[in-house]
Amino acid sequence: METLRALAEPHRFQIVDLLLEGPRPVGDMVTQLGLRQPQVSKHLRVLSDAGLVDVRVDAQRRIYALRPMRFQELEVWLEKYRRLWEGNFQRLDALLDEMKTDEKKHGRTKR
Amino acid sequence: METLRALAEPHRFQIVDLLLEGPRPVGDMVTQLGLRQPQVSKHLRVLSDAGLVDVRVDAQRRIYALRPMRFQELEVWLEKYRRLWEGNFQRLDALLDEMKTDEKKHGRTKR
DNA sequence: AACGTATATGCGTGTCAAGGAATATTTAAA
DNA sequence: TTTAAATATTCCTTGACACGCATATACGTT
Repeated sequence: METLRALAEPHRFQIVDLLLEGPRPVGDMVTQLGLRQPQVSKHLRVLSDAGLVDVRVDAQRRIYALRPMRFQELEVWLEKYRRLWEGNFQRLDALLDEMKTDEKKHGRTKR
Repeated sequence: METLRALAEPHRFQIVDLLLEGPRPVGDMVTQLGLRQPQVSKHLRVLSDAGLVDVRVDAQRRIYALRPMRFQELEVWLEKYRRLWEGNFQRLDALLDEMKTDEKKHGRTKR
């Protein structure tokens, strides 16, 4: 998922977390994050290509803001994993275990 | 977040999605994904180091299974972003806009 | 003990992407 | 129309890492 690749970079992760507080021009992020301007612009480019942010032009400044969709998609994907901690999972573990020991004890028990 | 870095790699993403169907030995994944065994082992190492999976030894085989915690953490993080699509957000956008035009029109309106 | 099976690890290589510095681009202001 | 401010882009270098191949390790079987 391209979303993950974009978010995996620590600085981009920071940028996104910053933008959660609201839309911001590039310069703001530069000072807040202590990065160099070109680097921030590049990261924003990646985030933009990944559909995580969009830009609004305001004179010389570009105001970047988060775009919900990709985050929403991420949550949808993650929902599949919720059953991991909502019990009744990993029961298959024991199941596979039985199948294996069965084979060992009586050889090919199935079919 | 290390979790994201681990998941960002496409093959590891596939592996995790495979493990969602239940714990599996390495060989299974090798055939299912069409990757070479050493590569799968390496990816599993990364996933393991990231806390996303754990191993259970079964004779020569190693049964890998998903570990809930990191996914849970990911969801907690993602929850902060839910307000993005649950309305009443990006209102700050307009707010900043006003501040800016205010300054232009009358200069320093605040304080 | 020897061999086979399943998995892990080490090493060399190529690729890709992040950082740095310089420069281009855009728009406002004088 | 020159200058300044804000941001984007280009080129270069370097480090990380995914892959392939070979090999090591662990365990079971004969």
